[in-house]
Amino acid sequence: MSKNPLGYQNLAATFRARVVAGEWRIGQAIPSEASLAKEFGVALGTIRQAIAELAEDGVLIKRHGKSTAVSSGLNGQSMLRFFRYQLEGQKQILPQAKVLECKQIKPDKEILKSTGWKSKALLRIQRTRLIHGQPLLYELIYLPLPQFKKLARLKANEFDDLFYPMYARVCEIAVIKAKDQVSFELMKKMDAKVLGMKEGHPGVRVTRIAYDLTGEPVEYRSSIGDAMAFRYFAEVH
Amino acid sequence: MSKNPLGYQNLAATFRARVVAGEWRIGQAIPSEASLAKEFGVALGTIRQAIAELAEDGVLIKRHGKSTAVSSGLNGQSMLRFFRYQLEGQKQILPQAKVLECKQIKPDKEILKSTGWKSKALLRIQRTRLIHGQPLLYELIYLPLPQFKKLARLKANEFDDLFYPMYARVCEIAVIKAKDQVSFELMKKMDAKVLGMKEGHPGVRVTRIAYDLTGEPVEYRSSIGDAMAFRYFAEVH
DNA sequence: TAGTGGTCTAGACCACTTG
DNA sequence: AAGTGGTCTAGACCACTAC
Repeated sequence: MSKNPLGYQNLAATFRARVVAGEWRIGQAIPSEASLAKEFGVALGTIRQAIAELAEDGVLIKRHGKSTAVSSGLNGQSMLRFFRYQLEGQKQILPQAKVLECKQIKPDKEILKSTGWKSKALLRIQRTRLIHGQPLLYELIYLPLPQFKKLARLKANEFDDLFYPMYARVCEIAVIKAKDQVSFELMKKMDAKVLGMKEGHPGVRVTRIAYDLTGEPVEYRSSIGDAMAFRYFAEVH
Repeated sequence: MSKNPLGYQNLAATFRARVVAGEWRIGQAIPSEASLAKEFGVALGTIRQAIAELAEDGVLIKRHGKSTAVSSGLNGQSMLRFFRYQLEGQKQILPQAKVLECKQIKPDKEILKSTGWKSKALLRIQRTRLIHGQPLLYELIYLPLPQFKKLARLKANEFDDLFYPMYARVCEIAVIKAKDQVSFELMKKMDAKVLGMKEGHPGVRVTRIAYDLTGEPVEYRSSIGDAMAFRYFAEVH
């Protein structure tokens, strides 16, 4: 009945491993605290402490009265909220997305370096993000293969507007954390063309690396938009 | 012996109130968990849960083997880390600061609105942040009076390089959280002059509101620097 | 060695969600 | 009503820091 690892931190590691192994599937309930306490031969409080740690991390979601579940990841429109346009109207404006291209490419050295991926091939998705039909962001999204191979089959119009929930649904990969890097640059011809601006217009680039439940980087994203319309909010602790 | 509020959340609120009231001073140890349990007539675990909540918030700092203390606040060079220059050398470069002016001013409507301050007067400090003697950031820092009146007496060369620890030391105000807003603009004549650049050069502005232990805004800061040298890092959860 | 916080137990009862 | 997580108790023992 009882397993090796004692201590709530070891238990947390064990639980994390179950998530990684797919033994506990994303979006689904894990066993009750009482049954886990029995399984591992420890007190309820110890199980609760282990679960609390993973909940803090965003790996597990606790739901009072129901069950504790494995997170399906972020789902907010986490990129476009940084543009001023977003705030104007009273109503929630639904941002759209339009995939321009999705193709398999050879791995880019710079990307491999910053993500640590070992992939022999990447999927590169080019898309724009629009509000009221006007393109505001031009994005290049890189995904490692073979993890995301199911997306390679999709036609341009078959992609969801929100990618992270789509990753969860189609590829069983939950993005729960991301690191953004904001910098400024002058738009290149291609950027300007897609966004309907002049070459050399001030642009803001957000380079994002997104992480899954296991802490592994699973997406590299580079987005550019009009610097004049940009606003980024962040909290410092 | 026992006080009204039961439940760890009420206890946490009570403890927070003690910090606000100055009954528990910043940087100093609070009573041991055991003695608090006795004082409030609850179990140790309940006290621990209350303390954990405040520790999570950054209000209290737990120190295994020693005591739990009230936080003295952030102390990192939280603004200049966003510039590329910072990263070049192997050694830690010590950024400097130079106060240009410190004067009492009438409250600015925009600032009162975004902070909710009721102050009849503000302290405005103008300063630059430099590395290797070169000014990289031009900052305007607004502080509410009378809370910060002790700073009004200081001469320009008497200010510390790091303001947050100085607030804690001189005014007993601990900054534990801040919200930044990053945006892009073209430098005005004054900005450019201070930074040794041409008017109209691309600039990045970081507007920050900093909060103390009680969650009240205690500082409004507006910083501008060279957009081309700027990099902002943030984590998304 | 004394005092602090950290971990753990084995219960009890409460609050929320669902059938 | 049954099952889940949330709160609380009254202990025990461990691990770290200081003197």
